[in-house]
Formats: sequence, structure tokens, C-alpha cells
Amino acid sequence: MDLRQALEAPALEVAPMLLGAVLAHRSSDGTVAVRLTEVEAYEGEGQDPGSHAHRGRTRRNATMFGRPGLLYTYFTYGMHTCANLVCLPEGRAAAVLLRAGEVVAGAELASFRRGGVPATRLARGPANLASALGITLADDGADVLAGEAFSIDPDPEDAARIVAGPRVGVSGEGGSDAYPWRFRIAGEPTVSAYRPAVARVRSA
DNA sequence: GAAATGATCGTCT
DNA sequence: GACGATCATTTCA
Repeated sequence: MDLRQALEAPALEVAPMLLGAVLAHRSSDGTVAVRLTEVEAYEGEGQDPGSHAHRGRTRRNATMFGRPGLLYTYFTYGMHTCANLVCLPEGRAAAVLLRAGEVVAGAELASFRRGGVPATRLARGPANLASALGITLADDGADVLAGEAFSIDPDPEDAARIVAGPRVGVSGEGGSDAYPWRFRIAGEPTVSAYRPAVARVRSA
């Protein structure tokens, strides 16, 4: 499979292909590799209200408009870093958020970085996955396909056991299809029930 | 076990 | 000045 070419497709098509892929990050501390078990597609301007690129290009999301195969990392909620893989040709924004994975190499280092949580939780959740891999804002714009620090290795077989689900509560009504699009590998303990994104509601 | 809530700061309006 | 592609902890059942 020519991954570089495959990444020119929209996020919706790229996301399922990334399931089961092993993403490795080499740092001075060591190497950690994660087998992706849950991802989510984010399209570009005007297509996905949940996308950072929905409102057009800004300083932060500039990487999303870059060439496919780049790593787009962002900082959110004052303390968390999340990682995406950019797709679509340069100039068009789209990315796949890496939501969860199973640590397949460097578990000891990952566990240290995560404060010794159980293996199934090492990389469960976008910010946790980034933390386990040692990904920071400094890695924004890194080339996963050609860089030295990162590498990714797709697994076509895992890509077959996919469960796709529209997010609960987005439409509430039959209308248009719901987004964003979330994909996961069936029966993965590392992906167990994830709380659907619901707007914070304060009890009166 | 499930649900609510605080933490914390860069980015955008 | 407000909010967010979240997480860990504290509560309540």
C-alpha cells in the first residue's frame, strides 16, 4: 500500500485505513509504538463544524492545510496535547484525530510517562495517546512518512474489523448524516466505552 | 458503577 | 473575554 498516496484522500476515507496501523515515535528517552484502535475523521472548511479548520485557516490549524502525512498537534483545555495525521493534498484541510491505541512497544516508557496506569489505559483517549507516545506541541508539523522521529506501518487486516459510528446526539433527527465520524476496531479493550461529546451542562 | 466538576492556557472574536 | 476535538478526581447511588 502506498500510504503517501492514500493520505491524499478525505479524512473520512483515510480514517479506517489507519486503524490497526502502528505509529512509532523515537525520542531521546526511547521508542514507543502504538497500534491505533480508535480514530476520528475531521474534514475541512464548512463541512464539519467540529473541525478546527471549519472556520478557515488560522495560525494554529495551519498544519492541517499542509501536505498529507504531517503530524498536527494542538494544545487544548489548558493542559492536554492531541495528535492528528493530516490528509488531503496541500492547501486543503483535513485530518484524522488519533483517539486511542494499544501500546505494542516501549510499554515501560509509556507507563512511566502516564504515571503507571494499567496497560489498557496507557493510550486511551487522544491526550493520553499523545502523552504515552511523548508527542508535544514541538512535534507539530513533523513528517510521519519521511521524518526520522516518526514512522507508521498500516495493517490492512485490522482495517477490516472496523466499527463506524456517527456520534450520538449530533443530529437527534434523521436529517443529514451525523459527524464527526468515529472509527474503532471491534472488541478492543483499549477503546472501551467512550463518553460521547456532550456540551457541558451546568446543573442549575 | 456512573455522573458531575475542576484544572488551566493558547487561540480566536 | 470566552471557550475548547480532555482527563482525573471527587461525589452520589
